[in-house]
Amino acid sequence: MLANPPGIEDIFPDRIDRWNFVIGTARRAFAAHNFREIVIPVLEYTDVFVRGLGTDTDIVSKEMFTLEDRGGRSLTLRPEGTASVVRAYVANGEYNRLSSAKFFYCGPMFRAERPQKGRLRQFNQFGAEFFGSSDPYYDYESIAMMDMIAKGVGVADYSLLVNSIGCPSCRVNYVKELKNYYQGLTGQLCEDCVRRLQSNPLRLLDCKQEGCVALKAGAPLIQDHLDESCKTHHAAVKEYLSLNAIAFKEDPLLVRGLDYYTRTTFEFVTTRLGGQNAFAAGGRYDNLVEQFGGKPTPAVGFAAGIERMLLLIEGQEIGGAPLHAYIVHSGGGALAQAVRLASSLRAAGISCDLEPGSKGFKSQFRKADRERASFTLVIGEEESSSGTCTVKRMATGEQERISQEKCVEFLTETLHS
RNA sequence: GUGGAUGUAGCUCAAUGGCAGAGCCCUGGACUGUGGCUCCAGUGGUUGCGGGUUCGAGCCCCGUCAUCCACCCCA
Repeated sequence: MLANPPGIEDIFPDRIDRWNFVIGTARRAFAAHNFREIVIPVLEYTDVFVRGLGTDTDIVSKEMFTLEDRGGRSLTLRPEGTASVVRAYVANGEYNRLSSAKFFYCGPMFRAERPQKGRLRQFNQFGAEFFGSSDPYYDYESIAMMDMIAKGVGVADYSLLVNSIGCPSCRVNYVKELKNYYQGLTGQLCEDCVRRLQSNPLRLLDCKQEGCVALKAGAPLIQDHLDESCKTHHAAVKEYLSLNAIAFKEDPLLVRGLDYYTRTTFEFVTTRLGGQNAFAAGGRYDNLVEQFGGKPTPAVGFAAGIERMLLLIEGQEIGGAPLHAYIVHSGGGALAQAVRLASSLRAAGISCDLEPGSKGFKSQFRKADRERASFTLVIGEEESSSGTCTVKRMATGEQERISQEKCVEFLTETLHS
């Protein structure tokens, strides 16, 4: 038997109802905020991610699926969506000349990590990106949209963490302070953090090693090193959240894994995903568009892990697309009539199913029950000779005989009432 | 990438180194044309894969693959 590669999974119908519920909820939230869909490529030149995310990030340094095309150019399966959206936005004059633009996307991402619960090599994300303003309102809007989606699908016990990591100029000062603080303490740091101190000091605050965690308590905080405009911006974002009853926790240690973030960063976290605690995250990235060769354009966005959200709503009852009718027949001429009836029901938008094989009524009814059909239509010998069918409402068990011609009309009315 | 645990029927799991089983599911019957409940019967297995030890391996050993957990990282 052929297997699928590790961390790459099939999604069967029993999960699809839930899946569509999550995406449907997201789409409604996006539409409510006037975000429109963009479909970006799954495969990009490797440089899109190297330049976009930064060479020091784990994603770029060790988690990308990279291959060469026939011309020897390096291609990479997208590990995230933002870099692609930015690249597309910069390339498309139709959109980047607008004063602002709102996009959302949805699809598979690829990272060559060791698979685990809530961590796949091919996983799906939806996300939104806003281009064109540094107004804190838009930071709020991104967060509010994701919050609406989390509440809409019924994720329980999550918290929203918010921080500001400032703009590059305030970060320069802060990083200097941070380095000063840690410089004298290298003996107490883990191996990774000693390296981070040189390559990406902000990540020191993300370390979970016991020794390093203890040192964080005395570390200087970015909040104390924000310049006036970043401070004002951050306060305004929090103000918007509070005014709109979106609960959040300020987390001064929240730094994101990608280099492109400026000012606002946020994460939606839960304790129910084991080692993986975030199911959605995002932030502002005011310099990325310029970095991709576009004109300076502030931007903010987020992405959410669909499989992780699915895990979080596992026990929840989701009403799947119901089967309207199941046709039970006695074979022969009755089957012919059943097929004809099915055809006209389907044409009228009524979903129905039947089995062509000659099975007992009992087993056909069992099937109807298992498929959760709302109605069962019986065409047996009596019905077929009189051109009628018996309509049984499965929930109550009551049934009545009507003519086959009236069937479509009858079901259309009953299903809509 | 590092460390640990686990792989037996479609699912959840049993089985001192000695006949591979149960419950659920599925199929059929009791009920010649009516689902869910009950009872009865039946189908279903290269014990993840490959080697080794042994008279004999699901069980012990080695390898491999996969899954899970933790680390790491992240959605």
